[in-house]
Amino acid sequence: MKTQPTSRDVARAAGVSQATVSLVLGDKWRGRVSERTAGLVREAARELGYRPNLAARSLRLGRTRTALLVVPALTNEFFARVYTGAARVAAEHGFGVVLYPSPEGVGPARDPFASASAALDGVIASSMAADALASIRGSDLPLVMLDSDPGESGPAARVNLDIADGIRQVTDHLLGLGHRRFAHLASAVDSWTFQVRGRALDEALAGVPGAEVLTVPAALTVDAARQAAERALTGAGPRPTALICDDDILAAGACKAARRLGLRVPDDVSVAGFDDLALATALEPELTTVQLPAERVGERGMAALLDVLEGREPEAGDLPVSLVVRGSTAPPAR
Amino acid sequence: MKTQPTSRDVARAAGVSQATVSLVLGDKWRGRVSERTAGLVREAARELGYRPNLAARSLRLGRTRTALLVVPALTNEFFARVYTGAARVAAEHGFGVVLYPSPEGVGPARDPFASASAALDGVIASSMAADALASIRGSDLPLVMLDSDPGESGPAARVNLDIADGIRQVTDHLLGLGHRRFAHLASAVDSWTFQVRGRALDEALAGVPGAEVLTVPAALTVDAARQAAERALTGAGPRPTALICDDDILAAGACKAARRLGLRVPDDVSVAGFDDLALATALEPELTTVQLPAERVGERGMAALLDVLEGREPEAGDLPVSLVVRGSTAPPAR
DNA sequence: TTGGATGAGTTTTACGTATAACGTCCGACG
DNA sequence: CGTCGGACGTTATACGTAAAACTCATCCAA
Repeated sequence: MKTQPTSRDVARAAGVSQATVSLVLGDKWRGRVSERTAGLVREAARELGYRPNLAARSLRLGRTRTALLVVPALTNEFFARVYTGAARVAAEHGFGVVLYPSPEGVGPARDPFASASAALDGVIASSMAADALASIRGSDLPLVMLDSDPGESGPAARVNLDIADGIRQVTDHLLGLGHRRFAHLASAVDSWTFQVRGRALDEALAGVPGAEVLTVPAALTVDAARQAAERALTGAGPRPTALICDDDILAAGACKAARRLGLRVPDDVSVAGFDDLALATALEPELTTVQLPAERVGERGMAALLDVLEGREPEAGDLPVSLVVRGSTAPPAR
Repeated sequence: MKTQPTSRDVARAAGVSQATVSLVLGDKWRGRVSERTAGLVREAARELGYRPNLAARSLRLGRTRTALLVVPALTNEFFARVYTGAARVAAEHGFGVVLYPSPEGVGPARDPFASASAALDGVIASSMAADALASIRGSDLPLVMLDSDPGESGPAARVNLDIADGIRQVTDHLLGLGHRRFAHLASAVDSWTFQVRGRALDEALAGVPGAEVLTVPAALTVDAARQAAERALTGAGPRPTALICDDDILAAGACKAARRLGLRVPDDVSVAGFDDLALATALEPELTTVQLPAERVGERGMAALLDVLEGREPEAGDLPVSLVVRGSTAPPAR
């Protein structure tokens, strides 16, 4: 358990002062230190395996190079991918990303900052983690919101997906195949990203003669979705010929429901998802779904936070999404 | 952007010295400070919204209350769950967990510590992330290994699943159904946890008359698994009647392969998975699989690290796993 | 010859916390 | 009456770093 060498140890080894070490290693020695001395310092640092003490640096600078990412659940592949993207960009800039332990994880957690064991420079939050937002707002930390209502004020920056366009693409695809009777398997979570889906669907169907849609909400699990979809497929009135799902997990439940009812996908009922998770190609038939650039969301989120921290203007504009047509959609049975 | 209050601000507000604040808030004031004064301090701290500066604390104490979790990929649900468990236990003890940005994430990353933006008190590492281990070993930080070879030396503690027993359970289940010709859809990743599966399978089949097994390796993606399974099901010799898969993702690929070849699961071929991911119940039929307590692995890992840090003996013994029989296995066609 | 200007460092200080070492006051005991 | 030991605090210091302020030559122009 030999203790880590400090900048003073390096200084001693190189025969200079601690300040010089700091200057050289901090890359701020343009005209202050000679090339030769700088070389000596770097040599000594490598020799000793010097690694700056980050606690000391943070204390001195008042910044921690750490961002908090608030997501509802990492076990949701989408958010795992968001994290991956954010962490990549962060690492490139010497930043770290810590996660807010989601409600499913730890108990009380009213205060994200109590649980964040690190001091923070900024926060990136998904609008799906609404419960944590109030306390974040109070902290006047730079805040980047992911996929959130552009109408709300507060965040320093916003990274949004063009969700409405995704729904438009799905709907056009299904309308093109000849579908008119839809069910909308909606997430029960009341968050902007899902509200938009509902509104966009209504808009896309408005003006299409004979088009109708039955909305069924469900929790974000396969089983809850299956039950909801069974209700939608067995309710009163003519059976919907296409199920538009807010999420691939819901779509998986929808497929299960269809099978259980003896309906074939896509022959008897078409199913469309949202997200393009790994799940989408694991199912048989593979899901027609809207592909979301999850890593890009994380990357843009972290980049926006860095922009805000350094006084730059964050990049604006929604991220595009694209429909991927696979085997779960087909013309309706005639 | 008002700056955070410091312990000195609290002291001023309470009319005491900074040291007293530190004593009271640090809960080490048994006979040193009067009940009344302690109350005043706590009041003032609440009033000002005082929050200790963690950088300063870390610098002073030389410990950071931060652990590094090294996993191959968070997008793998198993590891996302391991993280969740570890983070929960960590939070209960005022610790944080940072993740090693996996190779798929960031580029160079030879050195986990260069990318860890926080100073660390210890490391929890999955044996599946073998590439990162060398540099960790060099750092003489307390190391807890997850699901790793008990023969190897190095780690301060080890948290293992009883993988061999899981394979035994699957195999017994399938033998009981009457299967004799198996294919083993194995992970191409060369890590202890997968090696054990192979060995345990051989052991379980040794001595069973007529039992044979064909091993086919595949990368951990649905598509790679599908291709491998197609080879296994169409190769020379009699077709295997049961596929034992190292992972549910591989099992999903196996199911797809069967469908493509016009084989029904489980009527024509049985498929068994490993992990019990959400995927397992999303598929149709639902997967028979070995349920692994992923969160428990994370919890035990973090608990073991805390034990090591505080000089206690970490809890020993493998975590039990259990077979979940669902619809993807049945007696072989006769 | 004086007086900048420049190059090459060094000395010093502050960041906020935890804690060891040091004061006081007061009641009680010998 | 002295002094001894709690009870209740305070003062002082160290952790390792970054950077502002300072020193000290040397060189060049006026």
